[in-house]
Amino acid sequence: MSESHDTLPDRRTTYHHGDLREQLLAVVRELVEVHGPDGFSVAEAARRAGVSTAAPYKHFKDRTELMNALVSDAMDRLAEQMAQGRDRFAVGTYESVAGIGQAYIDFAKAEPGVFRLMFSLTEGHEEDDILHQKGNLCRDIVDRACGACLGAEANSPVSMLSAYILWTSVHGHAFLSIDKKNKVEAEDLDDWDFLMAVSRAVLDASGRR
Amino acid sequence: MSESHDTLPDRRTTYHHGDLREQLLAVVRELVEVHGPDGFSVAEAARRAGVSTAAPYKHFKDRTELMNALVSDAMDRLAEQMAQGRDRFAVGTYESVAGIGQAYIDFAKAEPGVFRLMFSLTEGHEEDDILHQKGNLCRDIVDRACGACLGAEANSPVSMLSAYILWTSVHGHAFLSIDKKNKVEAEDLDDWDFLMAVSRAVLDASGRR
DNA sequence: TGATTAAGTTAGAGCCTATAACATATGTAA
DNA sequence: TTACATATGTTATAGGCTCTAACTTAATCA
Repeated sequence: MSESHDTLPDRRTTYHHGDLREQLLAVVRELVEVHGPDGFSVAEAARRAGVSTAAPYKHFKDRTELMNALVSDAMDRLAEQMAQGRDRFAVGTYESVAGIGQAYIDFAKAEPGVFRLMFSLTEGHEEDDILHQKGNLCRDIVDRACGACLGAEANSPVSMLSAYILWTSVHGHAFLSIDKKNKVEAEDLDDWDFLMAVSRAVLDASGRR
Repeated sequence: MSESHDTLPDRRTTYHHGDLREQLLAVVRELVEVHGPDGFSVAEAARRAGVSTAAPYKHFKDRTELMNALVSDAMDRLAEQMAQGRDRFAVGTYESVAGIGQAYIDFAKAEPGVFRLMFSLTEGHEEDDILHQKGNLCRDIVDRACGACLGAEANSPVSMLSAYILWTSVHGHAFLSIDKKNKVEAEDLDDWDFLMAVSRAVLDASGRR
């Protein structure tokens, strides 16, 4: 078994790899998780994929473009998991909001390297538009869930503010969790307890009854 | 004027620089702000300080140690500014809590590169203990302010939870702000409005009257 | 089949990190 | 004051990385 998508592939017998682009992404994903968001090199990825160090440049213009592709893919998965987290509960409940947050946090914990990478892209402004777009897609999921909770249109100021506070809070929690800056809390404070507490606090303050 | 602490120093006439360590930190701080958290090199910093590319290694074991020194210094400044932000208002008020947050956000916006760097250190576990310690110092400021607000001891579970939610929220807001992931909000939502809203929501939910 | 293009290869320029070996100040102790 | 030890510079260099150029092999399609 194993021919593509493997980290340490069988020695290639064909001249052409067949699936190099995807395999590079998989390898880099792994490197990023093991060595941190900047702990990969194009050269190392190529080596692990069993090709020359120049080969990746046939698929990605430069290191940044490779990174962006990885992040873009991750955004898609994150959005999908957020939607799934929401759908585990009835529309308009605190739980549906907390469920989105749980998916967000789960993602961050499952792929901390990639997660960090997603929020550390300041250069490479080419694909940035696409990334922003995908980021906004995630935001929309939160906005709409809050709107449903508050019985307001998703775009009403009050639900936008709620959504933003929730978003920042969950984002902050996710980041601090993987940074282990919350060592104390990690033992004491369950994610779900945190999420329900913050969901209740914010949504109640925004007028939920 | 200008002999040390300058980015483009006068051509040195003495063999010894006299203040290289500090000047390297200043130069790197600038590079990080201009080119992002990883947009500096030891070599470039040395060049700008007017010394050979090997000179920095007399002051810092490696690139990571230089970075850590920069972050350590930044932590000190952040803690001080948070305390100042708190002291602009009476003890136990919403405003004193929001003031801490404002200082946090101001710092992030004033030095986004350094701020990002502070939360992207996963390797280099040597100085990490010191950094963690300094991070906890910041946390304590928030904890105590929340405790004062709630009339509880700073370490009571309820005030710890409030403090944590506030912390995550403000941290998240700061990060999203500098990532410009909140383009929409940046125009619509004033930092102070955000801070007061979240302070009220969280502290009221924790039993403040 | 033959031409075009996609996807590999090797070679190498130029940058970076980090170390070694050497040079020059500075400070301390006799 | 002199002499040694130490701190802080220097040059030179090894080895890694990014990315390009020029070339080669395979796949496609007219």
